[in-house]
Amino acid sequence: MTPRKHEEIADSLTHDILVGQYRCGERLPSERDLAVRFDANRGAVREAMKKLEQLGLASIQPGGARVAPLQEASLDVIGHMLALGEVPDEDLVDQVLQVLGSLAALAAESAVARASDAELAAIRARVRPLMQTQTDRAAHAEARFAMVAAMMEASGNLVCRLIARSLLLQLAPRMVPLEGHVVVDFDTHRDLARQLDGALAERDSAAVRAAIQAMARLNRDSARRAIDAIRAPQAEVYPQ
Amino acid sequence: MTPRKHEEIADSLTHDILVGQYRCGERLPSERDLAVRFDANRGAVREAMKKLEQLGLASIQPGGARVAPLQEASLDVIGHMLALGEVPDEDLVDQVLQVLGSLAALAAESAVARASDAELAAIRARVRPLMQTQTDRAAHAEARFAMVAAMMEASGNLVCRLIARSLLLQLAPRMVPLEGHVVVDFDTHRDLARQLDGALAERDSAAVRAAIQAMARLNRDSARRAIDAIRAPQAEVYPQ
DNA sequence: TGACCATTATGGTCTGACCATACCGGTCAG
DNA sequence: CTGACCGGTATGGTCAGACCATAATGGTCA
Repeated sequence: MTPRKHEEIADSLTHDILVGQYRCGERLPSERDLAVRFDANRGAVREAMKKLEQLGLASIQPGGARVAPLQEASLDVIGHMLALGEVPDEDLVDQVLQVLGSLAALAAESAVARASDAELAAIRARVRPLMQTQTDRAAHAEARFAMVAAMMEASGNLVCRLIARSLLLQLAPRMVPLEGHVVVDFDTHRDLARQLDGALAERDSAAVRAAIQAMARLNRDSARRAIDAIRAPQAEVYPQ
Repeated sequence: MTPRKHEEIADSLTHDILVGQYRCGERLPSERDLAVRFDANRGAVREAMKKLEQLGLASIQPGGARVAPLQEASLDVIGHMLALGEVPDEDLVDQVLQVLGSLAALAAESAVARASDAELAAIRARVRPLMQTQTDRAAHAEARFAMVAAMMEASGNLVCRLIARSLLLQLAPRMVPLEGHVVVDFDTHRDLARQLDGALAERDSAAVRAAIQAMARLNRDSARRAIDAIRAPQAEVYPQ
């Protein structure tokens, strides 16, 4: 037996809450009852409940734990929501990518405003690989990530970095199974990279934002198409 | 004695880490040592360490817990960082307000794109109070908050809402002591609100973004001036 | 000097108990 | 019959102590 009993319990309860097994405001079973149901000691159940409260999915109070409204949850629930199905929900993925795009644009603007010439040159060095025609999806994605990471760092905005990191850590593992279905428009990316490079060179804040947001838009469309593509064959298994 | 021993321990350790008492990568004392130092049960220390790991400030592994780099922390550390001094760090506050502004702009754009006419009317109803000349800071702040909340809700972007909520919950309590020093430019806010209302009426995404970002800019400047104002007298205590 | 291994220390888990309090029932006065 | 009151019970919160698997440590030996 794996010693992660509390993880099993927490995952089970998290799943039940997210799929609506327990309604918002409803009372969860007592720790002792859950201990019996999961054949675990109360300490394990307690750790699981702590995890639920940390996720903001439940509020524990003397007298009983209750399911909290999803809008009051922690940002970390996104990862669990993305993991609900074999394929992540495309609307939720789109929301995450929208936010990441906005934060990247913000970071880029801040970087343009704050960065020294040397730092700006370092960022442009991360843009350069994207300015050339590529064909390797993985390498291209890696280059894009490195570019955004460099701008986030140069922005000096810790809040921005923490959010972006958290979202990426939650999103990345759910996008892995989609890799085979992602189609990247290398040419458009290349053109945007060149626009971005020029905008960085001139410290043109508006142009930088425009280029970053256009890139984010590409990513969003690409992700949505990939999810559609992986969903379609599954639907065709039962055509009637 | 209050039964929140683990909170006391967690707060103490969090403070020590954030002020650099323990360097990044350094090993924290063992749970048993900390239990002796804080005159507490090991379970209490353990809960505190769990909290530290949840905050991303420490990584607990068999063999010992180590201080994690701040860039890998959870978004929730922002609240603790803001609480380090009597007056929150103005650069960090500015970063939070920058991100909140970006998210508000994103939410507004999404709302304009998605909302039904009725929903849009509901948002404009929240803008209306800001279009009239006001003098009550608290009421004005409340109206601004309600407007942003309405747009966040209409955006349908859960990720955006969760982040904004988390940041506001962490920032709000630290801004309370500054309230007396905040000077709000009611007239400019009124003009921007009118621009925003017109942009919403025409579903002009770019104009909506511009108005929201201008409002966010006002908020940032206002917060920075308030912090400067509350810091200045403190500095003058020792003029030499 | 270096690799190997036994000792030690550490986090992870489990058991059981006690406490303060919220919840729920019956009881009794009005 | 209705209401407030009060006790029992269940719940979460905490504490204490023990055992286990494993990483860190230091000595030993080739």
